[in-house]
Amino acid sequence: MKRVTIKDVAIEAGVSVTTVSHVINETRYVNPDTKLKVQNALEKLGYRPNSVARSLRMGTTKTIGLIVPDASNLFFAEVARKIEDFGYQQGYSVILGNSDNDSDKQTNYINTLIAKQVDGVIFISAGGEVQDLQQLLGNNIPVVVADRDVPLEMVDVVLLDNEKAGYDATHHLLNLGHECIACITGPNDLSPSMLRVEGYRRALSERGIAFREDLIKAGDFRFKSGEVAMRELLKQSCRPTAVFILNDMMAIGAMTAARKEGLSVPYDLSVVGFDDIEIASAVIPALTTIAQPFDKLAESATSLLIERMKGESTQEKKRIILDATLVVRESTCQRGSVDA
Amino acid sequence: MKRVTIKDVAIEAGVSVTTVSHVINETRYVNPDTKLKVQNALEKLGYRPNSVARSLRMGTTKTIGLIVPDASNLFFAEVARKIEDFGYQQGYSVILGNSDNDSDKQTNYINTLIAKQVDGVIFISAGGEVQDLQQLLGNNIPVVVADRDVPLEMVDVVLLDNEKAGYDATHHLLNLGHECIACITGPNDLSPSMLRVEGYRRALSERGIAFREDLIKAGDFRFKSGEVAMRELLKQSCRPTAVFILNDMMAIGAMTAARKEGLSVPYDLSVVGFDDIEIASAVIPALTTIAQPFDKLAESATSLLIERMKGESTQEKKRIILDATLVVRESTCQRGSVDA
DNA sequence: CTGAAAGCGCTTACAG
DNA sequence: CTGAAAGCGCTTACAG
Repeated sequence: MKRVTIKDVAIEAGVSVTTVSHVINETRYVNPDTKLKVQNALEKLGYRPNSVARSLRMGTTKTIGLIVPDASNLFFAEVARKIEDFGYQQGYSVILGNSDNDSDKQTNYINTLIAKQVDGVIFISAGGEVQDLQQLLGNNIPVVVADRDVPLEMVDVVLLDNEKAGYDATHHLLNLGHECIACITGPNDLSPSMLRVEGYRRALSERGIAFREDLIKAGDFRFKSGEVAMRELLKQSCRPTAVFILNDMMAIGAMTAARKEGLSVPYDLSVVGFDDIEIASAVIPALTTIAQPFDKLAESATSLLIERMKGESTQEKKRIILDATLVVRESTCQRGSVDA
Repeated sequence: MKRVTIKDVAIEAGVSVTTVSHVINETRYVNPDTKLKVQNALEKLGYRPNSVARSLRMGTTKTIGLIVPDASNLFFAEVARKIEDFGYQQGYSVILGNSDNDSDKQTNYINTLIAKQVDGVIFISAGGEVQDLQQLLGNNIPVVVADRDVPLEMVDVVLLDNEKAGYDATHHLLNLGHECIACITGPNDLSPSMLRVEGYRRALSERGIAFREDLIKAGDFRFKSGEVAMRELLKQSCRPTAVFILNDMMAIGAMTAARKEGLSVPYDLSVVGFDDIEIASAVIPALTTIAQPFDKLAESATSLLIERMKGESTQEKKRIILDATLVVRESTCQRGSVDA
């Protein structure tokens, strides 16, 4: 059972491969009778195009590479899924790679993507390594960096306004009368984490509240680390009355820890999360959080990349900064409120 | 800045492309001096292999297609991620497609995968459609069906023993003295859901407990639907004292609903979930659940597929059935127990 | 020990 | 209105 090629179709239809190609792609006028013959042959033989051959010839694969740190993290899963969606709508397939926050693995993936001649790459950094991006750029492969900034000028980026989001979250807590506000961060080398903390500091300093190192604990964006960090915070002599946590998974972990210590959220402890993953609204108490515009992030990144791949856009690089929005639910309340 | 090809390297090194190809792939002996010249040229020009050309020539793309219903569902995200992992270890890239439980989209993806000449496909069905698989098979592309069974004989499958898992979950509840046990299912046309319910029925009937239609509610595996289903169940005249819920997300939703109704889990209501996603152990009370062997599922599917792609295995199709294990935590207790 | 050449399955500039 | 042929970048059977 050999593959049927355009040549087989040509023979069957009694025309040239040129003509077959043109009727398949509707790329030049073909006499209706001839066309019909070709279509019948196509049908009869069950012809299937071979994109590999097409790609080799055309120099384009209609494929984009997507590198994420870990697609089993709900945030990235959601983003990856949307990117896949938008790409699909535009006729692109996506090759997915999990870098596992491991820069060797990331380098490997990039090399594979270059070898496979992807038309473009959407890149969520595993941190540090900029050479990988330069490899891509050096091979004329457009790149859009999403979510995590990289120290590289000549690349398009789509980011959240993390500083502002951190400020907003903290501001909300300050407005509720809290003064001793802790913060559970992500890994310190990631730009989103750093910037959210900067926003937190700005909000505090605006109110003349001193920044306290002992109220900051770093997690790794996973559930467990939120639990652990919270437990440590609750050991402090001066217990915080509120905590800003840089993603929802850790926030849920932190709420669990608080409850285990006999604290009631929000009455003893107000909690603000980050991301607004589906479960945030469902947990008890429903989580006050900063909603990330997943869709917009994915869509902006994808359409920006597609623009670049088409070579339509100008030379200068774009920085798209998206806004997050505070969603107030039940996990925060006025300091000193009492359970009804 | 033109791409550098094997030909450029050959000229630079003063040898034939044949030789260059052989040193790159280490596929025949080359005189050390010649080899060195080639390696230097490779280095100097910054040669990068072009897999597309290689694929066309070799008839293999080192790429596998993965179709999942929805990669933003934590279960599939986890499985997809592991498959990607194992594939990577074996030198395969994965093209990911979300079928969205939409059979048209699924068909589209399959067509793309065929056109892109993937070496194999791992397929988690969006339900119903078998023609898609036949297309694949008809094009000599090996397929492994995972998680959800399909009504097709001649294909490899890797499944969970869902009937037994359903039985075990229910049996656990029966042993705790429960008799009025509800069940929140997934969509009725999915084999895992159906089979788990069958196990549930078998356990009941073994104890001589009649199956009651009104204790069964269908959800869609999402958080929200668990909440809704639970609310409905609690309206029943005879309230269930226990409920078996076919995935953890719905179980968490159901616990939320129960708590909103003023019920305490597990004292008023025992809950058993399914999947054992990370958050199951973290929720309060920690969820008793059926742990799926994600890793094994992904690994079995991937290695079975790789076997097939290598043409190593025999003609006869394999059915791999994996065991799930009950993990008892805090959401279930003896019927009639009272909070300490 | 090495090379010339065919061929994988397409698209497309050129010619008529 | 249509076709012959080159060429995309590789691998490899064949020959020496």
